[in-house]
Amino acid sequence: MPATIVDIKEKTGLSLATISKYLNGGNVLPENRVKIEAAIKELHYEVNELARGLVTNRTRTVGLLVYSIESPFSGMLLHHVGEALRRNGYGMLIVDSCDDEEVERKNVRYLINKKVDGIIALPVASKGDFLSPANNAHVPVVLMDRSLSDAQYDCVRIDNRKSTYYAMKELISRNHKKIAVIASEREYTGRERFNGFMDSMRDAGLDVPADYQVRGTHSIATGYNGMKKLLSLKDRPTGVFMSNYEITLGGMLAMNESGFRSPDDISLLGFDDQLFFHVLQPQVYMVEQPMKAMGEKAVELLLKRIKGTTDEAPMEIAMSTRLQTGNSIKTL
Amino acid sequence: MPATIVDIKEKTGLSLATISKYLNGGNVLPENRVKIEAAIKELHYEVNELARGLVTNRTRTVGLLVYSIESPFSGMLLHHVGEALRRNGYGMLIVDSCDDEEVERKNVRYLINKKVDGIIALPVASKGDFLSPANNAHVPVVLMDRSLSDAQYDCVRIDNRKSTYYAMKELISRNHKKIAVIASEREYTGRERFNGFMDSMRDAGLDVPADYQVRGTHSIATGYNGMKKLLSLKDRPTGVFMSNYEITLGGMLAMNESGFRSPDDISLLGFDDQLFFHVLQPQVYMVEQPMKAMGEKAVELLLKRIKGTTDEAPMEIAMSTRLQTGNSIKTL
DNA sequence: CTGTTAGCGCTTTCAG
DNA sequence: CTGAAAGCGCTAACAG
Repeated sequence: MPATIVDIKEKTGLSLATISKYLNGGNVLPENRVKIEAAIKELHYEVNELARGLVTNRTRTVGLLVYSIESPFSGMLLHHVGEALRRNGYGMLIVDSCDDEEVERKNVRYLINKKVDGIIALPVASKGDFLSPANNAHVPVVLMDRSLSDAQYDCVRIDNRKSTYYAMKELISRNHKKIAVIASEREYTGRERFNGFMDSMRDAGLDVPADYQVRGTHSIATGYNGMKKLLSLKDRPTGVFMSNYEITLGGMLAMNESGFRSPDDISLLGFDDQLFFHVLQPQVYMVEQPMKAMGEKAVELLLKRIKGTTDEAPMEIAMSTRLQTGNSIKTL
Repeated sequence: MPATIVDIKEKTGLSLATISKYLNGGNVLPENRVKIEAAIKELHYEVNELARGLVTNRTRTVGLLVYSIESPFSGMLLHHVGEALRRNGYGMLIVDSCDDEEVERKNVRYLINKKVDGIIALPVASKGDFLSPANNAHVPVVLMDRSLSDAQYDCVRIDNRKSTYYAMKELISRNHKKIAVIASEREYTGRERFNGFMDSMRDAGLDVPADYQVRGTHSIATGYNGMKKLLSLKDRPTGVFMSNYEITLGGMLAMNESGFRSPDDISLLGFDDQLFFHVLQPQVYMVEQPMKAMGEKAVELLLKRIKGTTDEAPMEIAMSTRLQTGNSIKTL
């Protein structure tokens, strides 16, 4: 059995209150402080956060609900979120939804039952009802990367539609007319980026035939199959926009296998810059998200809600992106 | 305030014991079951795992101590570990050590204070003293990927030395004589792979001059700088072994920048296959680890320790790897 | 600054 | 099968 505060009490002859006070950074007579510290060391005492949390009703732990921990994109975000939380004295409880809405539902309950002080969510689902246990328990939620169509939470993300719109200018201004898109239609970001794509084409007066619009899930498979399909069209596009990391990866895979080369045969524009892509030849033009800033902002917003230092209405913060240039786009 | 078991008691007129029994899957009269379920739904009752853990002394939560959550390698491992735990009714509390031993120390205490039932560790440090809080608290630990030089824990990993040795045959049998290595020397895996490399060279009667031995940290920078250095040597190696994912990535980056091509100018052998590498031209020969099997095995071992269904001495399980073939090696 | 006491929400004897 | 009561380890009044 691990040592408890009672063991310290017996060892030092002090009262529980004094020891508790010491543990929480209160003022204690120097001689008592010494006694307590000696006892702690000797008994290998460690605070029981379960007991502490039970009485204080705070755990100083934030739940991170992430759609897939396998995704390098979420790994980066988690890293920055974790650092920001740590600086503020908070830990994070990460749960992996494995891209599965059912798992996600369970994970929310799990976090609530664990009494996290708040939740940062990168959701799988597009509708917010899975978060109702958090609402019932009055646990604040901040969304990241993906917004929800029917719910009001703080949300930190990029401006997907606009970012895509501007990035598309790179293709359009270089005289590409036949441009295809491979996008996820399951989550918010995919749909927004698709919309941004369509906006840019419409404003450029360009048509997008149905078989240039490949829609699927947020997955390597979607990118791979989509690109295969596009390359096999009689009337091949001269440019392709790929709407996220996994799809870009899958698209590149298919390109490599097919023997087509970029930018000679086809020009490419991707999303979610990761160092990995810098290894590729050609270097793909990439829309790059401000990961660190997003992580820090999400933490800032959540901590404000937790501490109740704000009663503002939930806000959507749309950060802007940077276009990482490459050599995957040919001027026609 | 969230509803408690006492609210359920008042709503149903039943006693705490009965409700608790229901919550834990015990037998309750059908009519009482109905009453309880109705009350739970109405009050949005959720179990307080803090209180439960305090009395049962079990949290059904396993701590995951990971050297860097940013690393795609750890992301994959976490995914498989998480699935295996979930199948067994356990959750996971992931903490990111950010490749920093001090953070790692704190993280161990954090996990202990949170009363995890066990820990799966992908450590930063090479020595095991940072785990002493776990020992003091009698919390079982299983290591993954990286072993510790001075401690006795179950460990699930690949046979780094042997895997490297065998993979190196691909270069050696194709008549490469001048082979360089870029390896991490900070952690266990890097050192073992370095040793395997040296073994293979020695057994082949090949010399490895000092400037062919690049050692550094487990990082992209090490791979990048290492490759740059190797490519600038007057007497360039014909083959290079890169000892992990990050180093391989960095090495490829430097290759691309330099204008040298593989396999024409230099043959490459890497470590830690990830889908990403399949996008590259050339496809690099890669040592591939059995991620899923490792994750499952680690969970199996840990749960045995937690449940006390074994009193065997700690064991090291070294799994074998597969060489993913590519076209990055030229026959001389 | 220190001590006493009540109680956080739950499980678990032990009776009935 | 159900109920009453004790107690897990800690904090938070409050009194001294």
